[in-house]
Amino acid sequence: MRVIQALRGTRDILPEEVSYWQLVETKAKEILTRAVYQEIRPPIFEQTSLFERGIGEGTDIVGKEMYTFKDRGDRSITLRPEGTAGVVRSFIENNLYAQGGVQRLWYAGPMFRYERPQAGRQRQFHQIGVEVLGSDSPRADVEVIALATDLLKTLGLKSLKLDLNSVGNQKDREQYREALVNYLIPFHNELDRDSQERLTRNPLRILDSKEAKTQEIAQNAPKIWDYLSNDSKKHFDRVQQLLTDLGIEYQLNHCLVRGLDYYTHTAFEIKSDDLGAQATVCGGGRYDGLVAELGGPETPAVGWAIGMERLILLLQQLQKPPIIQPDFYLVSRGDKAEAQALVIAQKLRTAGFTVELDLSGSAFGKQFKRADRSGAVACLVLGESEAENETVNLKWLISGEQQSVNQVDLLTQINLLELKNKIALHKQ
RNA sequence: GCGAGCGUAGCCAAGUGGUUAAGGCAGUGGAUUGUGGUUCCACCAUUCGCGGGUUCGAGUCCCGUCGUUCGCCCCA
Repeated sequence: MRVIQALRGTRDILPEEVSYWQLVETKAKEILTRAVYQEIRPPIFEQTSLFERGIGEGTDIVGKEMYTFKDRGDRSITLRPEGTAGVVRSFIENNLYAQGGVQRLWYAGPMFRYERPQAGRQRQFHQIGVEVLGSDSPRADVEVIALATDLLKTLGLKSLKLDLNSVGNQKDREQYREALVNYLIPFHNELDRDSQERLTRNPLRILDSKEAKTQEIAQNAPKIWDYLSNDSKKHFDRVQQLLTDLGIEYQLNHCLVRGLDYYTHTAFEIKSDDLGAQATVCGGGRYDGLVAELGGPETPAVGWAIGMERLILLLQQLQKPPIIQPDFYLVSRGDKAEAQALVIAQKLRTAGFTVELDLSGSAFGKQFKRADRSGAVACLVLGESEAENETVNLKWLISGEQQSVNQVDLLTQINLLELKNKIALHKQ
């Protein structure tokens, strides 16, 4: 029979890897909660028009990467390709702005884009993201950047680089776009083919082309910084100054252009050299126009998203996964003993111990071999004689030392404390 | 959507046209019918992703197909 495989671009996150995911999720939640960010869980699919309007019709995400289909009611549905649009929709629909002040939100979960998979890129991938809605202060930009760097640093990741840019407001960008096109037109024939096409469609994207020749041309292109309005410039300067005050290193990159239409002012990416072609671990920026664009009140906002798969690739290069090693491994043989072992396992677990029960019923020798491999601190042995006497043989696997313990005594408070201390000692 | 590489056991693999497809890890059973970490022995692919072709003969060469990896585009 033909085995059914996971679809292209999807994969199983197996137990060994899940421990990394849990580590990231735990740390992220800790750090974000300390900054009083609250979790929000919007749906995984939405009306297609949300993304068309929110992300921008001209973007590649909307143009060729969305998982869009008709449901049984003939509605056009799209699996979310990113998190911000859904959060903003929810913010508007639930009148979260009516609570006044600033909303600090975070989310985590799967996103979907129909692309060819490669290193650090899947069709179903996962992001953790934050959105701060309702503040136009540069301090909000810096707060979210600091949270991202804090999380990455806490996880032990080094040699990450923060790239920073400002794409100004709508007007700044229009003027800059014109200047850029004027600069590029004489070079038309020297540009790579993709960039030639982008000259009319999306000229800003030419700036971060990977073609060597195009890059060379881009390096000397007019910089957007010279086209920023006074307010935009002030915002950008303030962000830089605050980052410096916080001791967060960054480099200005006038070629950094983010792909989604909704970005304004601050744009940033955190990159790693250890990821192959898909180097960006975290991308984000300010999007002051999006809430209004989606029908809400004028609301400035800033946020980022971290690519979980990419982050975990880096983490795996750095450290071995934490493995669960049981406190006790329960070896038993014979109907009566096996029944008692089950009860003891249950009680020890209730008391807070980690207990692995051998289910094989095979020879003691085999069970001990498995006990050893499990990494358990101690073995509890129940055979026929123990079952008869209602005792259990406690064997410390490091020293080999054994003692017979009454089954009832094993579960009294005093002995439990003693056991916990001993186990703590053995684990050191 | 485009380009390149790769598909041999649960995993890592040798094999580059000639009888029965190395080896290692893991697994199972035994030496050891109630005591582990070492060791030793045995077992573990009627078949090399799938389909077709060339050939006396194909895991090996050719075509197609599917999968996968890396890259382009794009993005987290």
